[in-house]
Amino acid sequence: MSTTRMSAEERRSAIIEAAMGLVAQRGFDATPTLAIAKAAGISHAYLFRLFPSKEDLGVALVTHCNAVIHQRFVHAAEAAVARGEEPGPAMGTAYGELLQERDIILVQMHAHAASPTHPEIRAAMREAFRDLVELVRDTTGAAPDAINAFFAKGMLMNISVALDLFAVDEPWAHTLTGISGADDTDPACAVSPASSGLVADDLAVAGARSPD
Amino acid sequence: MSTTRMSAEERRSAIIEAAMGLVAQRGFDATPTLAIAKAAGISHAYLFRLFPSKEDLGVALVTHCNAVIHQRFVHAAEAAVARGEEPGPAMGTAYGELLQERDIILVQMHAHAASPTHPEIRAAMREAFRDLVELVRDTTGAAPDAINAFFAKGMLMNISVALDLFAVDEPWAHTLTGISGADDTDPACAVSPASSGLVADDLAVAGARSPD
DNA sequence: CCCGAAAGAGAGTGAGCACTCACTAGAAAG
DNA sequence: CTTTCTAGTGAGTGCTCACTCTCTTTCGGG
Repeated sequence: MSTTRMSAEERRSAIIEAAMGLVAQRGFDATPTLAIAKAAGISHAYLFRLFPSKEDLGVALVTHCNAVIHQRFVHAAEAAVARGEEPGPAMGTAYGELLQERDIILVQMHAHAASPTHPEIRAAMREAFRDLVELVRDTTGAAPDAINAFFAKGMLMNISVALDLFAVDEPWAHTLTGISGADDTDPACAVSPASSGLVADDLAVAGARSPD
Repeated sequence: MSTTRMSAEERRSAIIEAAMGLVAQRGFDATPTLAIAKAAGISHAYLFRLFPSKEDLGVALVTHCNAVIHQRFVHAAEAAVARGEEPGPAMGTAYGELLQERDIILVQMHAHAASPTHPEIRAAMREAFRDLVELVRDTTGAAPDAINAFFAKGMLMNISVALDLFAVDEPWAHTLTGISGADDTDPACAVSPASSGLVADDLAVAGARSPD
């Protein structure tokens, strides 16, 4: 009957894990801490012992989110290099796969939108972008234009996830998701984001451009 | 002393105008209707006569937002054609200018993030994207890839606005905003979004590709 | 000049919010 | 066994929220 006892740090991780789903759905400001506590299986009071304020929880949340993304990129790049392949496309594919974890993408988008009002969240998001851009630049040696296009496509993919454009079988939606116009060939056209590995193309081309 | 009397329709517009700034800052779910009523200079009660529920207001808000963007694009394209120029770059420039109206951009971003939970908002955003993509396609005749890149860059610009990356004078930030690396040439480097008309380049090139 | 319709407001109401206080349970060191 | 430290909670507190009931003011038409 009693909840399994955990260390404070373990419990904090569990809370963040539980909060991800809720905040992804409703946004940070609109998600009640009571709901987060319930989802994490602890009392409301204890939540505030582990995170003294709601804002603290929010910062921990986006920090976790950013860490996951960064780690996936690093891992994808390292694995590609180990296989003797180029890291650029591998990171593109990694992001394509990341798109299927809606919670991470949506929390990220909420964090972007919340940045003007929450300076600490904005700072965290800036750091995340800096680390990611520098990671991509240093591992691929791609030119700024190519990196810009890479991230731009990533952001458009985020929006495609939020609006679930992959479920819309119309030309304009295909244009935005980057799915090649195979209109009538395949009736079951609900294409998954990972299959449209377009995100990688820019770096695949550009990575070769300035190998330094 | 008494508020000027308006027709219901005028008042609705005034409310939307007033709500834009607040919702842009705090997000829709986190913005109290009381604050909106106060900003609009009317009683809280009357707000709910004009918009029966908060969700109704939200839909009206994003609809207005989308209408403004669409109208700017149409106007820019028409003006360019009238001048004998290509409409693609003109629409790119128009979006660059739009970026300076932070409220519109931020409300749009909040709407994207809110889409999974608010089906009516999602529907409105999908419509907006459809209209915009088809407008760009029909006026420029650009290929899907180019249109995709155009919108992708636009979405990245949105995020640059939200995180205010234009105020960050570091290489990674320049890479994302699309500002050419003029690192040490100009010390006053706070470049405005409109000046980086990169958004247009894709369509400028692509518009010529399939003139049809 | 009157009357009906529409604009607009004062004063609530119950529900839900972030956050707190005083407390208990269990491990583990002395 | 006792002390002590940390995990964990039930029951609030004061405040804010979306929404409502009822009422007054102003305008245009006959």
